[in-house]
Amino acid sequence: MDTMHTAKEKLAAALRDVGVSAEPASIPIELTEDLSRGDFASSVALAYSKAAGLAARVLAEKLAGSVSSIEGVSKVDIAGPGFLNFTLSAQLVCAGLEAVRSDPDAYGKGEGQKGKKVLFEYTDPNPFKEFHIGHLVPNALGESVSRMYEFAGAEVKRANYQGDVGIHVAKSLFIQLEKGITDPTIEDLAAAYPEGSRRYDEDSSAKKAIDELNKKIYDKSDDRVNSLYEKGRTLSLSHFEELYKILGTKFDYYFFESETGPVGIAEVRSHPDIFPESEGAIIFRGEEHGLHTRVFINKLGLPTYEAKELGLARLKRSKYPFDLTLTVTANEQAEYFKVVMKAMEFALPDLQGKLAFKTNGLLRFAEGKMSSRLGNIITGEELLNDLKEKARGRATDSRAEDPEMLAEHVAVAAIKYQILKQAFGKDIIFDRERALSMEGDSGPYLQYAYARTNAIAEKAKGAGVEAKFDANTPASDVARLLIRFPAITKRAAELLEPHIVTNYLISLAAEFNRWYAAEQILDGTPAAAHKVALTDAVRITLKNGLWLLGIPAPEKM
RNA sequence: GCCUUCGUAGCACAAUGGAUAGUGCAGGACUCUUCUAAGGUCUUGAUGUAGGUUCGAUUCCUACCGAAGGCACCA
Repeated sequence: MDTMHTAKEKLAAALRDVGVSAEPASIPIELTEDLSRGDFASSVALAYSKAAGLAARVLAEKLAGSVSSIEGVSKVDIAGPGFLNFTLSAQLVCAGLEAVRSDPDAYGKGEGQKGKKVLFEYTDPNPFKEFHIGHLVPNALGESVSRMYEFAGAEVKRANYQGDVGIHVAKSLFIQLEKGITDPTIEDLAAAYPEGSRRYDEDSSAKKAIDELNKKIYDKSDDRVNSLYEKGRTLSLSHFEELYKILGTKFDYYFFESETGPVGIAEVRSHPDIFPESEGAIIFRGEEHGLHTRVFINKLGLPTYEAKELGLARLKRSKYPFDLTLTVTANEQAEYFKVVMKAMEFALPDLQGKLAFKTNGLLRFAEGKMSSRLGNIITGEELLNDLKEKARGRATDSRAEDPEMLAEHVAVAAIKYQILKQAFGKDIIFDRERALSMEGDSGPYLQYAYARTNAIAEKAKGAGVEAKFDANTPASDVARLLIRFPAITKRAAELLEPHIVTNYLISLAAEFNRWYAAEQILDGTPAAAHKVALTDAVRITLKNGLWLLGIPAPEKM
């Protein structure tokens, strides 16, 4: 907000008058947690009281005088040990509200990342394995940060990197071959991998056969294997695509380990100085950099995950000349990624500073970690269907024109909200009952508030009430929260933290619901025009905010 | 053993070094002849332990206790 910037400059100048030099940028000013204290606050008097040789409250008194006449600030209070609390004028708040409605689609957009080319990589399920609920986490987070960057002015591309080769494929094909399957169905695939994985662990002859099959997959030497492989791969990928559609993700690029492997091997072999040989494998010695050693090419000459990651970086670069590529990957890969990133700094110096990763937590039940290897999995599809069914039951008296679609939208909101309400890397303790209950702090709560604003807008239209802000109406807490949205989206994008948006939206929706419960909006008086306009501003902000989270915003519920 | 991350009410999460540590569930008391009750009002309840830095520490530092992840050919 410009007002906050002006306040910083005035405070810095006032500090100079008492013999303290401070840059405007270093003046602490923050949005208040509690609106009863004002719109923003500064602890500047506490921070500089020692330097000024004055008691904090005395310094606060002196500084308050210098900022009391800022345009748009209606009052400055001194509170507690010496905080300066700023309250914005109704006129300024009203001007902020006008901005919401003058260009609804743009409200909350910024230019913080303007012109940057960014490639986000997330979701990364493996063909031949299930898309389990754990994949929903990076998908929800990755999609949201992609949208936040788009909102901040960046040119964003989305990428999905999938393991279409590797031992998991061999485990699946081994079972399919054993069963004589020639045209696998989704069900066949779902059953084959867990079974193959079990056999691999329990049966040494099966393990041997699977390892050999794995080599055949890489060198494509067996036609029957090739055919089954192609069919399974295609089937898996098209199945994933159905989910992405429901989840609201559209990828620009797909990368596969079958492509990154060869590129990675070539890259690794061309840098023998960086990647020496040891015990038959090609490695990177991370100890020299405070990390640990990782194998890039194993003794069979096959690329490991690490070499493939190197190849992936090259391929990404050739597809899209990014300024930054950010990979969303699981927490348990954080240590590997540090090593891979360090190795890339040496092997791919042109990409230095352009590679980043962020790790997400697990979606777990009370019983413990989900594992598709153990077979006790819940797929993303199953979870969505469960939530959908529950949502259908909830929707008594629904006004939705397409109840089936609404149930799906509510299901997506329920699961995504659970993921996006907390900080990026944290595990999501998935309580099925809680997610299913959809009460209170939830995605459906946000959707419901949004639907309500639409209902009011429609009713106002029917009643012939024209929405119009009145600058003389005292600024309500709803209005004061509304004008914070651009500051919220900016911060969320800078920190790559969707939960900042989530928490803001839930407080906005709660404040709106409180206001709605206390106020008759269409009250038949001239004041209705302002209230309808305010409701409309809430509608726009919730809509844009939900979009940032990748949560669908149904017009009617 | 070493490295990384994390310990906030009964549960799940917030708090860019600031004020009385917020929110939702769950528990207790209310609230639909009113624009959508998937709503609203009131209420009980927390910073793992011990030090340190600071005007001020959930936040930074040290130690301890506890949890998760990683430490050579899986991803």
